[in-house]
Amino acid sequence: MPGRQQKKISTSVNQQPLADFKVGVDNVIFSVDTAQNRLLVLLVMRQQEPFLNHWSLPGTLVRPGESLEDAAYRIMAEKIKVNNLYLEQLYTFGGPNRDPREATDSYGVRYLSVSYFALVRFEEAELIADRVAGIAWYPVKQVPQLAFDHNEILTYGHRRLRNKLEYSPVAFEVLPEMFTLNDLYQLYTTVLGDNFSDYSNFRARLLKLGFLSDTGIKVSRGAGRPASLYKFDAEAFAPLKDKPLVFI
Amino acid sequence: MPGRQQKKISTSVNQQPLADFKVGVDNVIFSVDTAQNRLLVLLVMRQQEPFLNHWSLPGTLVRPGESLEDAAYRIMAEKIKVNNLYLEQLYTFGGPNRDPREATDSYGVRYLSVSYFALVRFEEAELIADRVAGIAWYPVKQVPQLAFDHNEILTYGHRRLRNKLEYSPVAFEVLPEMFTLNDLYQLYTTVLGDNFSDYSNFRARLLKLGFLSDTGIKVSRGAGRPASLYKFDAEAFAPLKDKPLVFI
DNA sequence: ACAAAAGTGTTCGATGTACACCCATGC
DNA sequence: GCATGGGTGTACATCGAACACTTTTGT
Repeated sequence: MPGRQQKKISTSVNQQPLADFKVGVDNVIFSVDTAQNRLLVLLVMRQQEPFLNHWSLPGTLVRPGESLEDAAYRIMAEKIKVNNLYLEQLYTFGGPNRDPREATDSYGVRYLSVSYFALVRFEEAELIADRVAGIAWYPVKQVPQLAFDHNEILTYGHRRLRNKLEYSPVAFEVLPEMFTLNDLYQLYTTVLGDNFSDYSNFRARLLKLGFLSDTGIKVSRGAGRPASLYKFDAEAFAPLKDKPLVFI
Repeated sequence: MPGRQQKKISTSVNQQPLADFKVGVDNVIFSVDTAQNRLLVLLVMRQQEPFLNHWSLPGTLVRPGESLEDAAYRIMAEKIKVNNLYLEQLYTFGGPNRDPREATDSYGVRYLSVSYFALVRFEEAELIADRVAGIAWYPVKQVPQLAFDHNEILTYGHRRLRNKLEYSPVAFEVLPEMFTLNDLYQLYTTVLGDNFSDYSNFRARLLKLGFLSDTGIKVSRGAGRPASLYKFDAEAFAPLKDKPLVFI
């Protein structure tokens, strides 16, 4: 019986060959320019075919021995210098014919993209320019037509960012260690749109959650009363982890 | 300048060859046995190496011309017959050395798993038994050690299921067309644990949302007052789509 | 003095929670 | 009649939305 089964399986395998894949990782890297209240995404100009001279998400093909997440971090390291970032896997796009190389390459090769989503601090992010104008922050509202299915990936990443902000403390991974409540509010406003909540309600809700500690240090920014600098208290947050939290 | 750049790129590509991948799809298929209040997951006994005779999630390698989602549906079709189901992509596991074949196969081949998460109706799901005892529903609380990293995938899928139930109407994709509010409550209780909400509050909240319509038909199940059968009204739900909804 | 930014408080309606209670059926 | 499951109602605390108001600074 087991022998007969073996045979049947190998027969069907022969009839239906497996596809060979190249696996790419594409990053949707967001940052928030709080000075200008803009949500930005990092784009690179492609230097090779296909889609030569088209803007695209920064990506790379995975190397032997390299995990997907390692590849995602490698892209980051090649394009920007940051200290703080948040990174998580987004989605895997793998339909046939999503990459024009599939048609021209040797028979049956497929290109699959595992996308990652990252949030970095704009003020500290330093772009590593390969060459002039090869890499740039684009306001998400003004991104041009991108290579491959990257517009779709970006849309997906944008939705994920909005959701993440609402129920997890990603914002603090991207703010400086000490920040004013207004810094935090601006970040939320920029990402979620400025009609998501009143400032004073936002403020009251966040403070009641109890994981923001007032350092007592005041900073003055132009006119107006100086603001307190707050810190994210990871220990106080720990018990709230995994619980449905609403920040909005 | 561009020429010099081209050269530099192709050099680094030669130094760092790309990995070749086989891409598999593994499904975490849940169903809820409302009669016994158990959450079940579908497992299959592996018929080949590696992990011969170990339980695993039903999976397959992707074929040429087949999309990832197509492959996920193909697994379903090979293992069970269902009319209603909910299916979505879960996560992609792709670290090196997650599959023992990587060590023995020709140099550099990697195995990557794109996992999908499915929910089917237990009462109508009909298992297609390859052979005796080759496929079975396991209570998620009693799953044995699985092949590969499938226990990890299952854990991930279980968490996704709980989240989905809370803020999206997946339950209705898996209930019969007409159901009592108690059927619905039992489903939630089984998946989320029975301390998630009081029945009468659950009931009131769901009805207030306005997308459950009372058919007027009554069913009696043993002793007690007969219950009304309700239908999910997709049109009434449409405006609520994409909005943060809480069912718990 | 006045504008600007930070921070506090108050009102009111909506929502969540924990119950107690009524209703219709089988046995 | 009474246990059983279905279904309704209520009381109370909490929460969110809107907005008025006070405090502290720069100019």
